[in-house]
Amino acid sequence: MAAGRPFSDITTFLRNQTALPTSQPLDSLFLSSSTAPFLGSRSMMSFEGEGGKGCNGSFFRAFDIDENGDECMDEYFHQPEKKRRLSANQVQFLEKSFEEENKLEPERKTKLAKDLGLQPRQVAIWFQNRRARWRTKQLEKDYEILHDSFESLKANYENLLKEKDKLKSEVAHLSEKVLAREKEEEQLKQGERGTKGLQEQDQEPPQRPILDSVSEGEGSKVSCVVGGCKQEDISSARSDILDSDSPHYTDGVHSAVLEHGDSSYVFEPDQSDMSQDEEDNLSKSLYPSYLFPKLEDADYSDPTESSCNFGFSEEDHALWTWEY
DNA sequence: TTGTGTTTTATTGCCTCC
DNA sequence: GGAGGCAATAAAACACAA
Repeated sequence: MAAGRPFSDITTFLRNQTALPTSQPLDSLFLSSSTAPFLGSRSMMSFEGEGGKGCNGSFFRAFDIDENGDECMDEYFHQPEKKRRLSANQVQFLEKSFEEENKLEPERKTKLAKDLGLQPRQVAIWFQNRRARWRTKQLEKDYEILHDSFESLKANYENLLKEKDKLKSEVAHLSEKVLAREKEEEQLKQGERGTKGLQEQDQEPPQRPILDSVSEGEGSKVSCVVGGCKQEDISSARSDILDSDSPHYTDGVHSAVLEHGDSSYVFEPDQSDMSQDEEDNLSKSLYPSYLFPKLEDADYSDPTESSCNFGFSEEDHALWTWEY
């Protein structure tokens, strides 16, 4: 290390001057210097390098202890080597200086040492240790900030989870309602058909498609785009529906009237020419997207929901996609 | 008084920069 | 290669409870 080693030439000089044995620490010479402004009762543990230029004020003032007589000298010489803490004033002064700038340029170091009656190396060490303490504190602060941020994000996340669950149950509730309504309508229509069937048993069965009756019921002609094909375009084939081999629409019950804003959508698809995919697309095109979330939007955290059915059973989902 | 934990001062070895 | 910074560490000083 470049920093001076303890007990350089000046110490040898002192030992010679004071007849101090080599085993006796030199700092004992500098205890209780009443004349040093910041020296207090405990400064300077050792003399070190700085090229033997450690002749600051305190050095010579401390050396004045010789004036106190042999008694005192004896006391000093027989004190064991001890670390000396800086006085409160010295620490205060250094703290102030540290606040201004936590790096220590050589000039400032020399000046501080001179002002405080310390070795420049002591000042340097004090700054080094002070920087280490500052870094530790800084780490603690950073940790606090990160921890608070984490807690906040966690709370936010938990709120979102709650909201998600709430919305989920809402969707389930609404879908149940829709299904119940569907069943109700189905039963109603079946009842009507039963009555009509009895009445018209002797008469020629009507070839009138259900779609017409529904449309008339709405009191207007419905122009509806289904799968890119206008309702009028497919109406020519609708008379076949009742005779179709399709197991889904033979009774006409599943013709649906869907309210969507101001528009009434009447849909009675002829799916006989459609592939399964097309059927799926058709089904989905008639429903709000939230009922058919994209696969990548699905939450797979719950394995029971891996089919992305938003709480509907597989059967329910199949029913929906096929019935409409 | 003593044991123990914390703080402060100082050392050591390594690294980077000029 | 010297100067200075830093992390790790030692050890003295200090605080405090039992």
